[in-house]
Amino acid sequence: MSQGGQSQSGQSLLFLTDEQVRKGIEAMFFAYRGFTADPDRILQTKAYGRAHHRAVHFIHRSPGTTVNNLLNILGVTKQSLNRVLRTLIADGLVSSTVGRADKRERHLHLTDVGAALERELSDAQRDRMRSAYRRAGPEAVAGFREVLEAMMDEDMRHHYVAIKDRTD
Amino acid sequence: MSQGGQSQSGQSLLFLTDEQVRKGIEAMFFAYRGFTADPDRILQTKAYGRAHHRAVHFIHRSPGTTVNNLLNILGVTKQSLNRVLRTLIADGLVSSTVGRADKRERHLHLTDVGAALERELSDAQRDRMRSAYRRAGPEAVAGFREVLEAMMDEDMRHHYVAIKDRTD
DNA sequence: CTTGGAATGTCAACAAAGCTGACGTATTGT
DNA sequence: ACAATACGTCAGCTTTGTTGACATTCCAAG
Repeated sequence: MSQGGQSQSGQSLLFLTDEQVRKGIEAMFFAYRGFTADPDRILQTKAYGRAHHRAVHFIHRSPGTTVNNLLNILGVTKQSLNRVLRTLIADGLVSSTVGRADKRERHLHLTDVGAALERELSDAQRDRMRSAYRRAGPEAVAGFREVLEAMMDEDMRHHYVAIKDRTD
Repeated sequence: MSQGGQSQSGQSLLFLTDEQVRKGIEAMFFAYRGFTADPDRILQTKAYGRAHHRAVHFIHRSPGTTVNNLLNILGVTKQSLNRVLRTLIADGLVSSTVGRADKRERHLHLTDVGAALERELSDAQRDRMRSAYRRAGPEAVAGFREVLEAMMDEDMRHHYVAIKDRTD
C-alpha cells in the first residue's frame, strides 16, 4: 500500500503514490499560510483577527444572512461567532436587524465602514490569488479548483456550489 | 477594477475576474477545512491538537531535524513549538538527542509509538487527498500543485522545493 | 387559546495554542 | 576572553475555539 502507485505499470497512477500525496499535503500547508498572510498582516494593525475577516467576507458575500446561516458556513460555535459579531457591531462595521418574518432571526449587513474594511482585506488576498493564477495559467487554475472541490466535505461543497451558482 | 476581467476583450483573462478569484478564495477556505477535518477528529480523542500533528509530520519527514529547523518550517515561535515538543517527548513519541557535531543542537526523531501516531494521522489525511486526486485526475493535480506553489511565500516555496527534491 | 417544545441568539467561564519579552545555560567560534 | 548561537523555560497576554445556562420567539398539539 505504501508503494501502491509505483507498483502500477502505467504512468497514469503515479500521482497517487504516498510520496506524491504527501507533497500535496505539504503544498496545502505552505500555500494556506501564504493565502492568509496578507490579510493577517493588515488585521494585526487593527484590533481584529482572522475570524473577523471570515465573518466580514461571508456577510459581504451574502448580505442579510442570519447568524445561524453564518454558523453553518463557518463551522464554528455560536459563541465564537458571537464574540466576533459583537465587536464588529459595536464598532459599526456590521448592522444587525431583527427579522421581519421571524423575529428570532437577526439579519446581518455590512455598513459602509465594514464594506471598506472588506475591500481592504480582500484586495490583498485577491492580489496574491490573482498573481498565482496568472503565473499558473487557466488550465492549472481549472485543475486547482477541481481538486479543492473534491477535497471539501459534502456539506461544504454544498455551500460552495450554492454560492458559486448565485447570480444576483 | 472590480470588473477588470470583464473589460478585457479576450477570454484568456476571464478567469482573473474578481468573481472568479473570490471563488478560488472560498474554495481554499472550504477545502482546507476538509483537509484538516480527519486528523483533527483523531487528535481530539487523544490529548493532542493540530500543532502536535504538524510537528510529528515534519519530524517524520526530516528525521534528525533540529529544533531551529522545525521552527523555520512551521513558522511559529520557540515557546509555541517547545510546549508541543515537551509533551511529545514526555509522552515518548519523540526522542531528542544532543548533536554530535554541535552539542547545542537537539536532533529530533520519532519513536516507534510516535511513528504509529504519525501513520494513523497521515493515513486519514492521505486518504482524503488521494481520493480527491483520483476524482480530479492527473492533469488537474498538476494544476493544483502549480497554483499552490505560486501562492506560497518565497521562503516557504524554498522549504517546499527543498523537500520536494529530496531523494533519500 | 394555552402551553410546552424547538429554534434563534446572548452571555459567562474556561481551554488550546498562538504571541512577546526576559532570562539562564551550554556550546561554539572569533 | 567574549560575543554569538541553539535551546529551554517562566510569566503574561491575545485570539479563537469549547460547553453550559438562559431569554426570546415561534409553532403546533392539546
